[in-house]
Amino acid sequence: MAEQPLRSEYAGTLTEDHLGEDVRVAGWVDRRRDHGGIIFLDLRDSSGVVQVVVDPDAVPHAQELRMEYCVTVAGEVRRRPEGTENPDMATGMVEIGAEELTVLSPSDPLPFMLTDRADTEELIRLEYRYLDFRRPKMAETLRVRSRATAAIRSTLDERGFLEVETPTLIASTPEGARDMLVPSRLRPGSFYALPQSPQLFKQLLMIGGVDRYYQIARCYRDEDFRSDRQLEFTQLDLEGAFWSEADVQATVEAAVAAAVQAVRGVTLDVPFPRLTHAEAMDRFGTDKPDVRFGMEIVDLSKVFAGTGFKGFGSVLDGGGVVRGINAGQLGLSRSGLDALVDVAVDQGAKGLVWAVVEDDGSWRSPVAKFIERSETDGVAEALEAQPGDTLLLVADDPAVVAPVLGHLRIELGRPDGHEDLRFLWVVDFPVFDETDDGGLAPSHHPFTAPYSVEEMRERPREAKARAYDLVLNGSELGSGSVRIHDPAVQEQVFDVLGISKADAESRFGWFLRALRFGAPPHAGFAVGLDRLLAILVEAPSIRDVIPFPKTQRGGDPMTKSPSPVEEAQLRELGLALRPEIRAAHGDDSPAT
RNA sequence: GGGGGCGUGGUGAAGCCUGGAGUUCACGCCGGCCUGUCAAGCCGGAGGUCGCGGGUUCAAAUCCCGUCGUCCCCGCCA
Repeated sequence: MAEQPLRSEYAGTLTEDHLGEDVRVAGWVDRRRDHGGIIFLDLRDSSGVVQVVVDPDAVPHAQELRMEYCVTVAGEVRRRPEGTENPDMATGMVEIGAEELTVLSPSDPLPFMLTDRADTEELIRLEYRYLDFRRPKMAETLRVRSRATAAIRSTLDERGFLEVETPTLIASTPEGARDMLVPSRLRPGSFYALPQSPQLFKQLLMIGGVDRYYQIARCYRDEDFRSDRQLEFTQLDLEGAFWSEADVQATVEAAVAAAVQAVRGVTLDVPFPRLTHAEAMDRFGTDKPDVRFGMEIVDLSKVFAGTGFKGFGSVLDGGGVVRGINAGQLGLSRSGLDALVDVAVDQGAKGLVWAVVEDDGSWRSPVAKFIERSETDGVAEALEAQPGDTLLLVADDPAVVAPVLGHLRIELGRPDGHEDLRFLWVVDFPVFDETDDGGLAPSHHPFTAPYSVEEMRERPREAKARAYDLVLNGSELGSGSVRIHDPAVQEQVFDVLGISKADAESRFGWFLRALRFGAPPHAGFAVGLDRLLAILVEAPSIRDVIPFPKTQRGGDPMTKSPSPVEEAQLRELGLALRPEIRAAHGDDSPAT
């Protein structure tokens, strides 16, 4: 007998157009409804679900079927009897009358239910991720991710970009995030690092004459996890030579808009709005503002100039500021309002003044009797307060006030979900941030071009960089900059950072040398693809859009990675475990 | 490094605060009945070291301490 194809049609595509056709459909038993004299199967494949009707007396094996058995079914596509159509199903007008049924592969009872209704613990879903993929929602997420990357690729291909792969075993340059290290067998005692980004390699491509590059690149950062951070993650990385900010931003806008179109079917307005870093900090108290709602931060220092209220007066005399937000109709109890004070203190403020505006304009507030009516009226006007609104005021150094109010603003005002998409560019980041010990660290990375070298040298704390972030609904989606292509400028940056010539040479010498061979001006960007997708599908964590993510401690519950290796493997690498580590392994890892 | 939540048959929850027999609900699983269901229905059944260890107590899923796992947040993430 000639080998029969296992499938002639996809389950989810069968409609009344197929009436009367003999088809063969292969997939999994999504549901079985056994009525004794008649059995209904919902047969699922990658395209969807179709109902199969089986007469158990006429078709062998029908009663053996259980959920998630892998089967192939042959039969005729027929119209469902009048009154039994299912309008909720794409294939609900038809059914397959089974004539032959083959179990290709039976299934053990499932470790968890595959319906989207059940809210199974993530750990179990990760341990059986392949079953998780059979759930409609996860299957759709995989398709969404593929559609998004395909749209990005075709957009960039059309614009003449070259997709170039850069190495994932590179030299470690201790700077920024902790590197993931890989020991070398051929050079015992030496290590590769996995890239935190393709940054320097893409700049080398610019120098190499590849004037438009992109890559959907895996990146690694060995830092603690969050719902939006994994140890390995994916970036859309791109760079262009003879480019400035505008070229980068237009290209990123096109790529992101294509992804959004592919995933959501909506067309974004471009260009995205731009906000300077200073303005973002002033108005929203963060460099990644969520502009889907108001509640902006307002400076109230003028209202309290010369105030008799000691708390504010001493702050203002000390060069501080008073700022506030109008949190609107919160309707919080006294204890709820006091809890906000704890939040503010937790964020570094010395305190928080809350006030609820009464119908007559007076304040219900712990400080009401210390503040004059002219001051409360002034605040009400500045914050456009209505009766019933809750006003939150913080007085301190500007560098403290903004983040505290920004945090409260997010906590109190942030919308649920991501139905609206509000992209924006935050531009003109500072070149340097101050470190805890009063030193300077690059705000983006040390290859970012300052607007003015003179300014950077003379006033490094105020100098602005040609660096920009892309922000979506309060999440940082990525960052980029115009790069330094002049080795003299690069030297000056290292100098301000306190990196000696010798030090720079030993760490980045290979790259600095490349800058001396006619390096073109260039600029680029990297978009966090996982974060973008998580927002587009409104997933609470990027784990939901990463096919095989890790848990918070970096483990994979399915493969049990990371795992100890054999002594022989270590010896080959010239490595030995420290005694206390070896002892710990002996205790909790069973003999292999 | 720090703070917090969670851990109960295969799955999801309730029980914990206020200690008293492994109790309950839904799904799944096994068996039976059933010819138009689509979360099929009805009847019956199996299945748990309440994460692990210690303590308090006549008595611990429940209270306390520790530990492991997991999640969220702060730090960290150029």
